[in-house]
Amino acid sequence: MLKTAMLCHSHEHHDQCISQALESAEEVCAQRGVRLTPLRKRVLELVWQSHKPLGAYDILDMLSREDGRRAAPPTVYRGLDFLLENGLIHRLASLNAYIGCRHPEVAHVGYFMICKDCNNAYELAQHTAIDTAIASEAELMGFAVETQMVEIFGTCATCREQA
Amino acid sequence: MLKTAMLCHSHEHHDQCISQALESAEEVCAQRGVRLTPLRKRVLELVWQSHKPLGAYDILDMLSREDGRRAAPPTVYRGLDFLLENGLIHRLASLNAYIGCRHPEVAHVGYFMICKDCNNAYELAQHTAIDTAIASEAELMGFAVETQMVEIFGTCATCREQA
DNA sequence: AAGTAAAGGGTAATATAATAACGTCTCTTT
DNA sequence: AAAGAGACGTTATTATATTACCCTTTACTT
Repeated sequence: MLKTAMLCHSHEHHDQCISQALESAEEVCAQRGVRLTPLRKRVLELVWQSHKPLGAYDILDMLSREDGRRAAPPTVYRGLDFLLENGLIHRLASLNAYIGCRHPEVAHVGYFMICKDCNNAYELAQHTAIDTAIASEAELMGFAVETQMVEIFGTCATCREQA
Repeated sequence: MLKTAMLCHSHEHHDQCISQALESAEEVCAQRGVRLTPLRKRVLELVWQSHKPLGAYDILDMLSREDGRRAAPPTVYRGLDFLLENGLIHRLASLNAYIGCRHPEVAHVGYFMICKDCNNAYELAQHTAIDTAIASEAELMGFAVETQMVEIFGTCATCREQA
C-alpha cells in the first residue's frame, strides 16, 4: 500500500493508481446506488491521468480532443459535480482545479500539499495534527466548524532532492 | 485592544475599525515608501466597510455608484493587488473575496473562520496551533512550506447564541 | 410490453472573476 | 527640457462556472 505522502514516479506504478481509483469508484458507487456512467468515468480517468490538479477546461479540452468535437462546459461540470458529491475527487479552491481522491469510501475534506515545482498535490492523511489544531482553535472562539480548506504550497521532497 | 476573535457589533465601534485600519495603512505605506493613492485608499475603505469578505466586482459596483460612471475591472484589481502586496488585505480563495487585515505591519498569511450565517470572517492570530501542526506535517513529508491557506467554515459564537 | 417519471446529457447563452495591451498623465531624476 | 517610472483610464479578452431549455436514455410501474 502506498503511503499518502508518496506519489508514484513510474508509469507502471501510475497505471496502478488509475486502476485502483476506478475500482474504488465502481465499488463506492455500487454501494451507494449511484451510477458511474461512461461520461463520469471518463472524467474521473482524466483527472487521474496524473497527480497534478487539473482545471475543468483542461478536462474539457481532453474530452473534446478524444471525441473530435467541442464538448461544452456543463458536460464536464456535471461529471465533476457528481464526482465531488461522491468524494471521488476533491476541488482545490486556490487553483480552481480538481484532483482524484484515494479514499472515497469515507467522506472527508482533503488537506493538500502542492509542489510549485512539479505541481503534484499530495493529500494528507485524515486525523492529522492539523485537524486537532483547527478543532482547538475553533473551540477557543466558540466557532462550530462545518468544513475547512487547507492548501499548503511549497516544494516536495522529491523536487528538493533534485535541486 | 480588540481580541482577534471578536468583531465589532456597533456602528461607533466599526468606525473605529475603519479609522484604525486607514491609520495603520498610512503608516505602513509611509514606512515602505509606497504610495497609498486616493484610489487605493478608497478600495481599502470599501473593503473595511464590514467584516464580511467582499468580491472584486462588489467593490467595482460601489466605486461605480460613488462616481456615477462605470469603473472597469482593472481599476479595482490594481487597487486590490497593491493592498495584497502590502499586506493591507487578504484574499480568501474559497470565496474569491477580499478582507481587511488588522496587522499589516508584519507580513503573514491569514487563517480565517468564516461564519455561514453572518458571513463575517474572523482572522486568527498568528503562531497558533495550526501553524505548528502544518509545520510538523510538512516536516514528516519533507515538504518545504512557502505559504498556505486555511479557511474554516461554520457558525460563529455570536450566531450560535442567537440560534 | 407499454406508459411514465427520473436521470443523464447536448447546446446556447450568460454570469462571474481576472488579465492583457495600450495610451495618457504626472511625477521624479538627470 | 528630456528620459524614465509609476499610476490609472479604457477596450478587449481570457478563464471559470452556471442557467435554461430540450431531447434521449434508463428504470420503474402497471
